[in-house]
Amino acid sequence: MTVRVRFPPSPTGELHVGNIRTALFNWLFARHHGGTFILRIEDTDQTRNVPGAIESIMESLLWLGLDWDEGPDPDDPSRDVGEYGPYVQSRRLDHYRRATIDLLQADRAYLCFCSPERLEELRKDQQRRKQPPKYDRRCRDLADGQRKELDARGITPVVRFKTPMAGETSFHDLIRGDVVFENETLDDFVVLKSDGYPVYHLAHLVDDHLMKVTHVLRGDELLSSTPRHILLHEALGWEPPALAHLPMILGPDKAKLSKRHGDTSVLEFRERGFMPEALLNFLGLLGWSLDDRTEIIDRDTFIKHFTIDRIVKNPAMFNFEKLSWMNGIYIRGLSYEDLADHVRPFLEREIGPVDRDYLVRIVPLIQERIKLMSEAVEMAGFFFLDDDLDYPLADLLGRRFADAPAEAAGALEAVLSAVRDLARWDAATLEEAVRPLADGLGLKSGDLFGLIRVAITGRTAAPPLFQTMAVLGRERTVGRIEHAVARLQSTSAK
RNA sequence: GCCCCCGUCGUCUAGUUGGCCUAGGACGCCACCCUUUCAAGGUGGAAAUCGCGGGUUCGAAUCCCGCCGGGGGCACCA
Repeated sequence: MTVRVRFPPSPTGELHVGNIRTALFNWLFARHHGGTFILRIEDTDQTRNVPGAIESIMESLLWLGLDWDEGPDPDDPSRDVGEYGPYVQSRRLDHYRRATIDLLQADRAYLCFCSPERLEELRKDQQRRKQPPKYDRRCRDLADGQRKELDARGITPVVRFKTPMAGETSFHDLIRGDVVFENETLDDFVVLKSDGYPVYHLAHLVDDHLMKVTHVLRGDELLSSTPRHILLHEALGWEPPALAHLPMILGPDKAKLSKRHGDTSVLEFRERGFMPEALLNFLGLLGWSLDDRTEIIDRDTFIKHFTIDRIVKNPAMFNFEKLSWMNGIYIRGLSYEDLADHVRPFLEREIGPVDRDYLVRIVPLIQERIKLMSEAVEMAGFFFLDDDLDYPLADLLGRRFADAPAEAAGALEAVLSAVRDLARWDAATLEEAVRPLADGLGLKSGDLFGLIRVAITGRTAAPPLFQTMAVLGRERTVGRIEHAVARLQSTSAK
């Protein structure tokens, strides 16, 4: 039997990291077993569908490198790839209708004419009395006459499943073991809505069956609705797939991670400068581990070793700090060319067109100083400015020159004359020319370097000084030091 | 309220059938080294009475029972 798994998002918005972790585990499981990974769109709630969501979901998956073997065509979601389509539920209504009719004919389901208002009232009343909110089965045993009368009034009924009122329903979960529910704690849930669309419980199960899904790896929040699915399978005479309920991903408040927790959409991670390899690595370790020490794991290694028995049961908090650290590791593993290409869009968004060759020379200076691509703007922006730098005078003076702006100006002038006409403009030559100056000026080299650093970068924390000067070029370096001297002289004159 | 799931350093986790665990690794934190700043890197450290209480056993994080805590579900949402 070849493994077939699916990832079934609803097109209600962007994919967030919790959901894509589920997608990742399914994808890894499929790839590990040489099976099939299916993308299916669950759009049976007509009121919640968001235009463009399908495209955005596909983009998220593909960015992370999670490709599907069957599902909507990435180039044209209105078309399908695979022989079990359509892969969008709104185009599979016949299947759900047929299953519903089967249920009705087998007397495992019934028409319910109760109004939403009545149900709402019922629920409120039950909550007030601290009772479990459950449908009271008023329509379960309607006489034919009553049914006809209600029908004649033009009420469109829903179809409810006839849940057994006694006994228990159990199933085996690949992660949690055997789980048992008392049927009396369940109620007669809706399978087909009055608008003719199926409810999730019915729809996903019909599709899984028709699409020959062998394993369902889904979030833990679905564990408590699983007995309904088992019951439905049984009523339809179908064999349920193997089940595995994945531990949830929590926000810092220990509640299930959601949009309430801020930047959790996958595409936002891309916007902030995370690499897909890093996010994949991080997500793969949320609830799964290779062994007792390995942290950096590439895609192929994940595929090679991914098995369900190494998935843990307990939920995991999403640790942004660790993800950032990991992203830094991946950044440092990039060649200068690749890093330049990664960083370029972030720079260009802020400061316009960037010369790639220049950038390739800059990138070694920031590679081990950034954890996010977006930080390149802050870290290396000064390389691209043509105007005079704008920075607080206090940064330039620092502690050493706080009360001695004239001395600072003098030091910088000494640097200028040592450097301005250098025959060669590279880091070694610059250092040779500047370092000896400190002694003559009666300064510690660190104080002198700090002064120059702020003058040419506008920052107190920056890449190594002489390499920075070398890459920045003679013209900008000299110009910025001159500007700093002028500022210092005008303040010391006061 | 009812049902289900979960419970090892702040966080992610190792701990497969009880002994090699005086509980290992990683992020973060602290210190030192390197050093012109910031990083990166290196070394070391603090940090978990394995939720609590009872058992079983020569021996339990690992088995049993009870309790507590956290989370999830209980829609004509998925």
